[in-house]
Formats: sequence, structure tokens, C-alpha cells
Amino acid sequence: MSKTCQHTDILKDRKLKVTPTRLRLLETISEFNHAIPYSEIQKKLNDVDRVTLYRSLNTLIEKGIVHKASSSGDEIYYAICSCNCTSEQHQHKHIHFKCTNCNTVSCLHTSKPLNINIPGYQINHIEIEANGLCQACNTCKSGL
Amino acid sequence: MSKTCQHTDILKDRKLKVTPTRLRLLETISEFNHAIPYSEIQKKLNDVDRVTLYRSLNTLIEKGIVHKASSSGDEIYYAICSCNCTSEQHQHKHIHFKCTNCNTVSCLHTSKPLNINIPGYQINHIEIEANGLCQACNTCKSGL
DNA sequence: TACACAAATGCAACCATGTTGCATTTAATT
DNA sequence: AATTAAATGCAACATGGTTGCATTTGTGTA
Repeated sequence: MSKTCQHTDILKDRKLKVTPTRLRLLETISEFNHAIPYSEIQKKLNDVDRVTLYRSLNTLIEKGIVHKASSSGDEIYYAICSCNCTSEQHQHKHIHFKCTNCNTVSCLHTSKPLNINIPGYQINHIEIEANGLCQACNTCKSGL
Repeated sequence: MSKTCQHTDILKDRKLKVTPTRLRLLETISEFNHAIPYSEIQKKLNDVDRVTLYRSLNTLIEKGIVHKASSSGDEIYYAICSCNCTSEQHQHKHIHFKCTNCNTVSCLHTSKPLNINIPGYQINHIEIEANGLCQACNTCKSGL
């Protein structure tokens, strides 16, 4: 099954119309090897009105198809949800990691769920953002 | 020693001129019980040019006097650095917690440092943001 | 296949904030 | 009190979020 067909199904599953813009958006985000910065999305879809882009992105996020990654830094990054996300709630059990060397942002899935407990507090949601050296850059540097 | 004197010293320590705007900024941020949202700062210093506010905040952050807390949500929150932060690096070992009931953002210091290890990666910095119910709201709700 | 309708898009417009340059003012040192 | 580097205020521009509305388009149905 082609990537486009997969994306078509994803949209239909969420009762969204299958439009060229949405397909291009999904392709752009999923083709990118890591979480994609907004500027990159805009570059790839520069012929699309920015309001449409803004609304399309929001729709994909609302429907649990895409999520924001690493909003801390300069730019907002976006990534395809790997699983289980619905309109009701995004369920991400991963860290958003930014490599300070190659400047890529990626979603790192951890083996054991990160449990943080603070007496008296009820914690509903946790976001973790980290930076440092990614596997490739780290290997490279230590190898030389 | 008065609060203002303390702030004066903080500024002098970092070789910053002691100006009314900076003192008011520090007072505003430190008087607020929790991390203060930008809109609140602007409200308190509405007679100050927004560029000056922008630059003053940046200066305080650069000098390790103030840090951003919870940039994830709608607004950016600011808080006084509790310790050890320098121009070179902010050293925060705490979680930024947003209460979804009373909408306050606070810095929670954890007893044991949160260690996250991912094979192959070199992690230099970690930001943790959580939301849920703060101590006050949690007690309130469970008590009734 | 054509129609109808709700949804998606494009455009105009507005707002908040980030950012820079430059002229003016001011804090701190002599 | 004078000097000077730093801080401030203002103008201006850029980016991105957001809404309203008219137009276009995808999709289910007759």
C-alpha cells in the first residue's frame, strides 16, 4: 500500500475530508526523518495559504494524527503520532530530544515509563524535553 | 534588608545598572506567588515600553537571574532563579508544574535528581513540564 | 452521474510578540 | 559636576496566531 493511501485512510478514519493540502502535509511531515520544524513545512507548502496551513495543522493535532514536539526552543516542531492518539487525548510516552550538534528533534521512546511522583500533587500529564548529542553525533565525536 | 536592596545587590553582582525598570521587574516577578505569566508582567509595567520590557527580561535571563517556566502552553511564564544560575548556564533541577484547576505555574523541587538515560545518547539538559492538580487544589477536591 | 451540502480553502484584516536600529536619556565612575 | 557606556523609548518590520466571510471542493445521496 502506498504512503498516500495510508494517509488517505488515516484521514478517513478520523472523518476528515481527503484534500490535497492535508495529504501533502502528512507526506511532508512523515517524509522528514525527524520532527519537522514549522519553517520547513512552510517551505514545502509555500503555495498554500498560511491560514489554511495553520488550520490544517490544528485539525491534524486535534484529531490525534500529529503532535507538537519541542516547543521550547526557537521553533515549534511537529511529528506524526506513533499510536493511540485520539481527539480526546494525545498519549505520548516519549521524550522530545533535540541534538545540539545536528539540530534535529526526535521522539525517543523509553523502555520504562517515566514515573514522577510528588507528594500531595496529582500529576496528569508530563512533557519531557532534553537536549545533547543524538546517537549519530555522539558516536561520531567519541569515535574520533 | 529590604527586598529592593536585595534586588539592587543582585543587579550589581551581575554588573548590571540598577534602573527603576529592572527593580520593578524583579519586584513584580518575585512578589507573584508562582511563576508569573508574561501578560501579568505587562499589566504591572504597562507604562514601560514593550521593547524595554523585552530587553530587560532577556537581560535578566541571560544573567541567570530569571528563567522561563512552562513555555509549552499558551503563555510564557517567568520565575526568579533559586540558585546557582550564571550567565553561562541555567541550572534548574526542578519541574515546571501547571495546575489545571487554579492555572498557576510553579517550580517544584524534587528530592532525587531525575536521571534519564538513553543508550547511545549524551543528554546535557532536561526540561520537565507537568500538569495536574497542585497541592492546594488536590487537597480541596479530595477533601470534599 | 449529477446534485446538494457541509467542510475546506483563500483572502483580508487584526492582534500579540519578537527583533533591530537609532536617537535620547540615565546610571555610575572620575 | 563631567564623562561615558549602558539603558530606554520610539519607529519600523517580521512572524505567527486568529477570526470572519466569500468561494471552492470533497463526498454522500438521489
